[in-house]
Amino acid sequence: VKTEGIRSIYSHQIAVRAGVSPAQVRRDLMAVGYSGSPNRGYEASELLHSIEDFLYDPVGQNVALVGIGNLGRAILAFFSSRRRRLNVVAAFDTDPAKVNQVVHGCRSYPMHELPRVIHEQDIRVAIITVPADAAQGVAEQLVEAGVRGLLNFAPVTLRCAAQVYVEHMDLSVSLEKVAFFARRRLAEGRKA
Amino acid sequence: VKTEGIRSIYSHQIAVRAGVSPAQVRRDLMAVGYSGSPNRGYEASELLHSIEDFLYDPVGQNVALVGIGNLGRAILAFFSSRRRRLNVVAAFDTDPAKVNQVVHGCRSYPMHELPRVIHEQDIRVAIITVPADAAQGVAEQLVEAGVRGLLNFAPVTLRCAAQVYVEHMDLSVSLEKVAFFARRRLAEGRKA
DNA sequence: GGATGTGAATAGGTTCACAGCG
DNA sequence: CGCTGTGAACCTATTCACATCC
Repeated sequence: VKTEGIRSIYSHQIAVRAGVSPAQVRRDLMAVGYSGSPNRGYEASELLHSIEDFLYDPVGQNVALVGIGNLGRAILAFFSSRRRRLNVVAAFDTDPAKVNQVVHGCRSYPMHELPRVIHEQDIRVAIITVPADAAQGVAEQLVEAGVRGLLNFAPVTLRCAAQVYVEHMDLSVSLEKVAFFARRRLAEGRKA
Repeated sequence: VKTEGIRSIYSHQIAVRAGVSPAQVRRDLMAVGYSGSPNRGYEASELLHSIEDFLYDPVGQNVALVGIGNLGRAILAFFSSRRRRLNVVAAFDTDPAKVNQVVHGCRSYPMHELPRVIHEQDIRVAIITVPADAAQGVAEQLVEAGVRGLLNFAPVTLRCAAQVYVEHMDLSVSLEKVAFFARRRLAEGRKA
């Protein structure tokens, strides 16, 4: 989202930028509850404000990360650069060599401090970047400590209580998906 | 997928492992074209074989990665460890200090060699881990060179020809999604 | 005229439910 | 009996189309 001197914007303009249909945009904006005017479209800053009200917690959320490997560190770096409503405020690892330091602006703790830190910082969202065989156990510890949303990078499907929202980001699966559909498009292209 | 001494398996067993419904499993297996027998279920190794035939290119695919930052390196490390059908065989970056070396088992090249390497290695899938403002340009270079599938980690929506399959992995968006639904579940939990 | 908001139609994907078979 | 394969019902999400307003 950018403020490039634009005051008002029409649904079809938003549509091409997001790569979706104008009807889609209008219906989604119905959901957030902001109405534009037919002659001027949507007033940009007010629209943004409405969307933010709809999406975000009034009080910024704290996030934890478990697993300070290559991927974990990359993600910490990614989020440390751009301050946003969601802040990764604590990282955990089993390796004693990796804990009690500051990694990309984020304090790291040993696993046994996880429940205490989660409670103290009121963390309800966590990122899992541990090896596959440790993921389910970590997830259970996090949920036990009060976390209600998980972003899982480990290549296993986590089994959690229904009240926990789990988003699975599997690099292998995604890449295979791309390879699969790319191959398919290539085949279609040939016969068309 | 694991070989833990299991010969045959029923759809509902697959279902709980994958966290989906048994009907879903059966319908998906229809698509790959493998039929189980009612009394024994699916014969594990044959099923795997059929799925692989359906999913994968007979000849292993080569993959390129553009953007050797923190995230790029983490992904290289991730794929170097586990040899699979998809191999990341080339990495690219604009930074002269990062090119012409071997990063996590993957050779790195300067950007201007991209078209040549893509052609020589017959690469049709690429991973984009460059900053947001460079992503669209990189995508165009890749497509121009013959790539037909993109896995994009940059926080921008890429605009590409229809014959190119683009998968967008946006860490920020995913994390916000988790935070949003976690909050929602929490609210539902309270009133229920 | 051109854009919005929205009911109605449509498409896509999931679940139901049952015939058939071992 | 219990499981598979699959037509049919169902539900969600997208798109169409049009009344409405500036």
